[in-house]
Amino acid sequence: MDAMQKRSATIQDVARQARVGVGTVSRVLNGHPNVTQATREQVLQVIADLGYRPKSAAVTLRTRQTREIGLITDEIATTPFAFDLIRGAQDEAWAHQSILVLINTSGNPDLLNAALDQMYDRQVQGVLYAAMFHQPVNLPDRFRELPAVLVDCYSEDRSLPSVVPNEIQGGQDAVATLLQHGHQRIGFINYTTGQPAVVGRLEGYRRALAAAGVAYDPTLVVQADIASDAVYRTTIRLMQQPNRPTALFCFNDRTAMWAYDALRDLGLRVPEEVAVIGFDNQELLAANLRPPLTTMQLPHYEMGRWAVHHLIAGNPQPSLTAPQVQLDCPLVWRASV
Amino acid sequence: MDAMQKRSATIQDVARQARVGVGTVSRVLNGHPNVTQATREQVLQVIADLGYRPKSAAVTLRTRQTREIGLITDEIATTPFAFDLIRGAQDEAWAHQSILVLINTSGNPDLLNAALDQMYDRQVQGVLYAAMFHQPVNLPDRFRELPAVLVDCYSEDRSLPSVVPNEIQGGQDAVATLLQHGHQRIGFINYTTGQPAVVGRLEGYRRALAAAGVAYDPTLVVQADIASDAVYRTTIRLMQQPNRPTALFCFNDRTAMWAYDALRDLGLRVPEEVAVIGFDNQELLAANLRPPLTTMQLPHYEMGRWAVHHLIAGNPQPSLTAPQVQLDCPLVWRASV
DNA sequence: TTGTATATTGGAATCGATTCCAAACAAGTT
DNA sequence: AACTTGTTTGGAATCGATTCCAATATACAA
Repeated sequence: MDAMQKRSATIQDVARQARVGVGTVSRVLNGHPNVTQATREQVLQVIADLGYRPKSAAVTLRTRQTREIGLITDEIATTPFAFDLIRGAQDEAWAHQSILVLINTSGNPDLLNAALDQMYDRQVQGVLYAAMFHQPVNLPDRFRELPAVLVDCYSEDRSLPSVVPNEIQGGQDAVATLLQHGHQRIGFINYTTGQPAVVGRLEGYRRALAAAGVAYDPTLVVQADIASDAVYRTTIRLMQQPNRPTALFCFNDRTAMWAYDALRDLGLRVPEEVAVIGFDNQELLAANLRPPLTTMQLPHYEMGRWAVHHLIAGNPQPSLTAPQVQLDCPLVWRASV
Repeated sequence: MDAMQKRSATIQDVARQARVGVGTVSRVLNGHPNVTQATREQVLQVIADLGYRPKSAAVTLRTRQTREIGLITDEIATTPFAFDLIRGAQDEAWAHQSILVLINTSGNPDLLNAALDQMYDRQVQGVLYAAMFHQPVNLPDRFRELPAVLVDCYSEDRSLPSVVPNEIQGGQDAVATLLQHGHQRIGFINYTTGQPAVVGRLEGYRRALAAAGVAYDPTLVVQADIASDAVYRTTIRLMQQPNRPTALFCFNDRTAMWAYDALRDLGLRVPEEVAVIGFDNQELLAANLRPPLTTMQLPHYEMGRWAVHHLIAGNPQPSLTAPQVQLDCPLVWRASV
């Protein structure tokens, strides 16, 4: 009507124009019973006419509930999967009419505290804490005062629910795939730290061999710094052994990238002479290598979804039996096996 | 005191315990003048004791202002720079005590509309709209009804403020660098579309040559699909021409990755026999190639910062003279030149 | 001392929703 | 007709902050 509709409509405006009380409008809005079809439609009509939408601040004030979820990330920036995790979380949140609120703490404890303050002030439904790679973390106790789920990390004492990749299954499936393709001597270029991915994937490697009745040969398992000449040199050495492997399981795609280089320099063709399988499925790398790299995918999207789902649907009491979930890493077929 | 402090403290609690009026507490909270040092300290003390923090819902309801900024992304997921942009935006927002609220629309117009609804309901200070690569976009008119800034994209009619990479400068500096290293015949492996990056970088290429007094040779400029055999074959062809270039400027790092392969297969060493420079600075690729790739960095972090800064500090009126900012792409030195 | 100007303070009104209670209404029984 | 019972409805109270106005305290000048 009037071109100058400065302030947006309130529930009062709707009530007045529909000639009903505010209570009735609220009932329509929230789908309560005990409203006759006639008045419901009438109110709905006015709502549409006015383009009325409830302001979330008022709703929150009254109900003490927000439709938002905090996502606190620790330096996740540097890893390219970050966004899959965020996407998974946001898709699931969206499905519950909720929205993500983001804070990156850059590994700074003060920022982490400030982030938690923010989350309290906003009365979020809960928070996710995501690490940049699968690892144990030590978080302030305040995390136990609101619903929280850890993603790609876990608290040492297991008191908080967490969701992480199933490293063992990933390693096992990777190696099983190689075994199925007739490889018996399978090299494993692992990373040097003791992080869960390192020990888990090794365990998977061993289990796959055991399941296939192939003896574990320690000379086929080496460790090297990722994405450095160390991988290159280690690969060369590994491939020049008398019992040279016919396949390589690489700790991750970056490792595989350097292994590729070594193999090329040795004149060994992938996959004809050596099969290679990676881990992480970093599209950018894996899909662009020649030949494209077969690899295990980290379930970042699914972890994000699971975490939000658990936050909203799960019971948020900080019990001692907080679920510690592991999600499988599926195989992504390309051309290196 | 009491172990059962169920409901968190309100401003009323603070006022009561400090034996002052709520108005006084509010004045202390918001740093207003006209409060004696004594009462201020007294109030501050009680606030600290109670661990009181204002609930943002109540503040927003009263002041009609939030401390949050919406970030709407279009399918940005697939690109690894996404997070730099987010980080830049969040760092700047944080500096203004604001927080980012995230929605990814996956390129779905309905979702985009729903996202805007959310932003309205939450009364955000403004929104950023980020595309996954530098491009013109066509956005619904609703974007003009609240403060908005476009990042890595721009509206055709230039009615909304935007910030994008300076493609021309990037191309020019890349080529100038090669020229400075004594290269005269510089091949340019461009992409096939008409997007701003393609035309901008070509323009930069020409300007650099012109500035150095080197004639433009169209046989040195080719186009190919990114990250495919097309780049490989094109590079082979380019390098087998009689006037073979001594340096290559690649449209992006993925292109450079495939060019590397072609050069290797031709037995040409980088950088000794052919210098290579890329674009984008995708750490994951550029830093891990052998030799590590010298490349131009896209200013995602800075674009994120600029956008938030403009939103908060800039004048948000939707004037016809919306600023269209271009940020420089700095050179990142590695070892391929 | 008294009056005026200025600095501090308390507290009611307000923002815009939900929720609860009592009033109004409808339907069914005796 | 009078009385239950159950369904719809209006509107006051509430959530927790800010803001404004009037009241009080203080400082300064005459």
